[in-house]
Amino acid sequence: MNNAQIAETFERIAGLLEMKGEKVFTIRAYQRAARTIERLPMELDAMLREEHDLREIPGIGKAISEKIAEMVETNSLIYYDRLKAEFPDGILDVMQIPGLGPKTVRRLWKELGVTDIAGLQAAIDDGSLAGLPRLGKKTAQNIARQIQFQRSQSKRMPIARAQPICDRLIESLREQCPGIHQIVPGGSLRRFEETIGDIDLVCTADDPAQVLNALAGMPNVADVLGHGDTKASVYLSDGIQVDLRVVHERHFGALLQYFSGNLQHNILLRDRANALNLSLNEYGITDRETGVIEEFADEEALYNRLGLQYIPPELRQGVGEVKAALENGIPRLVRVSDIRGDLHDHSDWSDGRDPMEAMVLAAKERGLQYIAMTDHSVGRGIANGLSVERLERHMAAVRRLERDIGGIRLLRGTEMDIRADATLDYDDDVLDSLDWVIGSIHSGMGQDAATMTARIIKAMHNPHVDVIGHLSTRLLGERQPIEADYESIFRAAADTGTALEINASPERLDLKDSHAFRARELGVPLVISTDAHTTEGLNNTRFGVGVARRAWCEPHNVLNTLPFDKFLEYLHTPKIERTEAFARLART
DNA sequence: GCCGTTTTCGGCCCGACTGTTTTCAGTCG
Repeated sequence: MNNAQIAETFERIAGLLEMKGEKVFTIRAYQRAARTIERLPMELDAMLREEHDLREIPGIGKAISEKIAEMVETNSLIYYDRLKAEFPDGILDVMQIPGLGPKTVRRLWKELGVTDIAGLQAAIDDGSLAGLPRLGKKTAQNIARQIQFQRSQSKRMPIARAQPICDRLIESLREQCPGIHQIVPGGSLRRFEETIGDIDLVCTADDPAQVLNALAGMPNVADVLGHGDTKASVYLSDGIQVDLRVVHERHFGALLQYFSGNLQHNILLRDRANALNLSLNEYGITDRETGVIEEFADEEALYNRLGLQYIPPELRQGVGEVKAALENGIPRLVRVSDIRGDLHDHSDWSDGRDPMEAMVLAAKERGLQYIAMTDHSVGRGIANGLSVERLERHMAAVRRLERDIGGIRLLRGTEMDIRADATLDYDDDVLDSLDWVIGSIHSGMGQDAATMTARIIKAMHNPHVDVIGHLSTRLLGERQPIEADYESIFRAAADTGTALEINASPERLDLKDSHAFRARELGVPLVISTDAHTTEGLNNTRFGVGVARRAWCEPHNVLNTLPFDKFLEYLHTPKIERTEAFARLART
């Protein structure tokens, strides 16, 4: 079983235990373990093979580590099977409906025989749900509404889709409410998660009610879920939930912190407050002895008051950042302004939209020192891939442009297919004439893990393949990642001196955060590239930087933060020595 | 179920909102 499946099992166990009425702390322990395992940078079965003690992972103790071992060994879990047998099959689906929690679902099951969504709908339709004590007509209506929404709603959306929606929302609220002081996104958007469940907005204003009313009254609001004195929740017509919280200016720091989460991070922070005999909430920090409330206009002061370094939102995942902040161990994360070059770019020579010249000028305009023109190799017939003859003309064109435009260095590159049989799309002598070679998987994505792993590692052993592009080949919400032994691939990357790309294209974000984290730990040089197919595509660097920041990357972990002369020095180093060379170059 | 520079037992984040209630339980984030 892989980490995702193990996490899913613990999540389901937690749900079933909730319905059983188990102690809330037991439930929370399973939920916490599930979240932790989801974000683990290394596969649990690999960790067990290498005899790691899983109990060193925060939130995993004796009972849960034993269950993990059982799942890895036997592909099943007796405890879970027994638990599952106590409940009807569809019951967890019923609990997924917003507004329905374990208590209510259990009652519906025991008292009305509701065991799935269809049964739930029937109980609403025949009025039996509304007839139960402490439930009523309004509750029945709300549940019916939620069932409808769940049917029409796509689940989490890629961050690149949420971002512009959020920007427009903020703009519109500002226009309507001049009394707004600050309004910024919180939640998963601010943490730069790859997908966003809902949009959280944090606001300070003279007249909170005005802002809340403005949101509730927007023309694209399909439904108001809640509307109180300080917060409102709505569904937009495209199925996205928006939560808005408005408080007084002096609470802004505490509120923004609270609303940026994630849940586990906030719990750890409040634990920390407790240890200092303080209490933390979204209004400030209360001294438990005196009852005096300290308020914070910005987040940094709040973290400092708890004896912690400021923790950037991308790191707030509840996986060791609070401990690190306590020990002054929060890294100086890489920023967009650290990126000196873009090493994966297409033009209309292959499947890009814009001419090479436009791409280079756009890169120069954005202040980049260098850019690699990496049009597709011949195997990508559908993408107008370059034959060897066209590649030669392509290289000459790159040379010419570099001379004509000036002020920016160009690399003669390729994004070359690693074919399904693990051979490469150009011969070695062709590759030898190029400055920068990306090896990418574009076909045979359904291969089994062993075949795929061997295929990628074989490409890494070629002395001319500088980097592997979009390793997992996933498309967010559209295409699953390839099956592979990622741990072995990361180690092979470090051993062979092959860099790994963080593809910043918003539909990819590949490597993903936890993979980038693990690759960084192993010293693999990481490259943040846009894979731009248009001049506007060059603006996507920030999405790749977001992934790198979530992976705790500092500038010296990212190859294309190097100035051009050092980057050339890297390229001139024999591949096998590059991992070490990079560590040296990046720190001097 | 996990965890410990005050603990191996006794704690475990905290407040807003809703609906159905006359004071609060359930759910959510």
